[in-house]
Amino acid sequence: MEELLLETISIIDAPAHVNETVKIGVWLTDKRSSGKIAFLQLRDGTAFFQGVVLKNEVSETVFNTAKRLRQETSFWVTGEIHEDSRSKFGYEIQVAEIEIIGESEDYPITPKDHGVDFLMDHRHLWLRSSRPHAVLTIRNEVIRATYEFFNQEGFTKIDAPILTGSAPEGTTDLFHTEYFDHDAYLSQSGQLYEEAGAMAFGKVFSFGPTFRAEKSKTRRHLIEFWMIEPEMAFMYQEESLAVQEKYVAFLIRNVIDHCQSSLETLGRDPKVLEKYTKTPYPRISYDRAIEMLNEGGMNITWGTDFGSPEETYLADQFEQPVFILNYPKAIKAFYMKPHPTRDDVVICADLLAPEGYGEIIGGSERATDYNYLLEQIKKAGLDPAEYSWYLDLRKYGSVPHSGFGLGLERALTWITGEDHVREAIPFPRLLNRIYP
RNA sequence: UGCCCCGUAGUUCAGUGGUAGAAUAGUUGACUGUUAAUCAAAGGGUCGUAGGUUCGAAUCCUACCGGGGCAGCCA
Repeated sequence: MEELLLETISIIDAPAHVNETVKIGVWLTDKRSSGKIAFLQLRDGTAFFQGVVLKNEVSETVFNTAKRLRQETSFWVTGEIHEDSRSKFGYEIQVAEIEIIGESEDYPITPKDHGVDFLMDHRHLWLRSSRPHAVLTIRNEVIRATYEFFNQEGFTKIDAPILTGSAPEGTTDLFHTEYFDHDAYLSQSGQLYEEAGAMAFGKVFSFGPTFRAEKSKTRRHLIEFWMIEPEMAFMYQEESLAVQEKYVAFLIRNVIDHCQSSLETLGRDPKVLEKYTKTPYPRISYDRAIEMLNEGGMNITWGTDFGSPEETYLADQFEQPVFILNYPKAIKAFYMKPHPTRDDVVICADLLAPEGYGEIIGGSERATDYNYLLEQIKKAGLDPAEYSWYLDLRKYGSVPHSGFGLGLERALTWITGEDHVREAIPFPRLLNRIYP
């Protein structure tokens, strides 16, 4: 009779079931026991809390089973939920019954220190640990908030292809593959396709994986990463910057509001993030940035691109993310709109995250003139025939339009306060890692 | 790709020319509120691989393999 009343719940919902007897499917993360009491550290994917087994309250079989449980054994636990300030979660379950589902022997990730390589070799198991779980919970919130934001702003999601026949930007290394009897490449950007989308739907965005075969081995690089690329017709640079800062602030706001426990697990102070919800973000020109760097003793000449030390120095001068506007034409992509009164710069902006996390957004107003664009394509050493469809966008009703790309993992690394982008994706693809 | 650093017990590391070590995990036992629990016991090794120097190499040299950090490139 009582069996029928038993409700199966998730740990996260425990506060709503205080003093009720419930059943939860769990894994054991850790265990401490003495002669007459055992503490079982439990997780079920939604949260972590502990079960208390009192020898006097349960059968000898249950108590012995509890003492015999090993790390990552899965089982059904039945018991009464209690509020208890001695427990970190604030609630715990007083165990009455344990029903083992799957045994676990010699689980490799112990509660002690491990190196990065070892943990990455066991990434498929490491995901169960509290820190990766917290980062990926925030990743999910950022993805959710991204869809909410662009939906409420009137954007249409237009998916860009992953297999392409040519190099969109032509500069960086691409992954080569075969497309029947033709060459094909994995996408390194969906932007050009989004421009076509913007001419059909007005405001569009893509959100998908991106591949760069660069031999980069730094904390800011992944071989495979996810990018959000909005593109907006009838939009000039200033309005695009307003969308960008509104979007980034929206992401931060939602993470603060919906991911408190994950932020706490990571030791990321919400008060620090709170500063990034205030807009507008400061804007400085590339020219001014060069001046600031030289005033700071960095000795950099106009025309060079910023490296990581320069980006960090500039970002450190501000309390919020900062836009760097209008870079030299020579160091930027062919499709950017030339400045109306200066021949040496283009209408673009990079958004630098604070705290040394570097560039998280790159964006620009796009070139609209057919002949200018054709010339730029040739100058970049690209084959105009490959870009014929892209040039068509300037041939049939060209309009001013702007867009940008946000690197999901870079933004997440910053938001979560992690020190490497590999932490911000479930299964990172790195220079020397494609397993697991 | 360049520069720097690291490969020793399941894991994290010490040992820098003379018998292979610690902590922790796992195992066994004790303990009624533990939070990296504590206490006790026994077990656990092709010192990354190959070659060289030496009476003797984990230790010195060379090459290779694997990894980390930084830089370039980029999001």
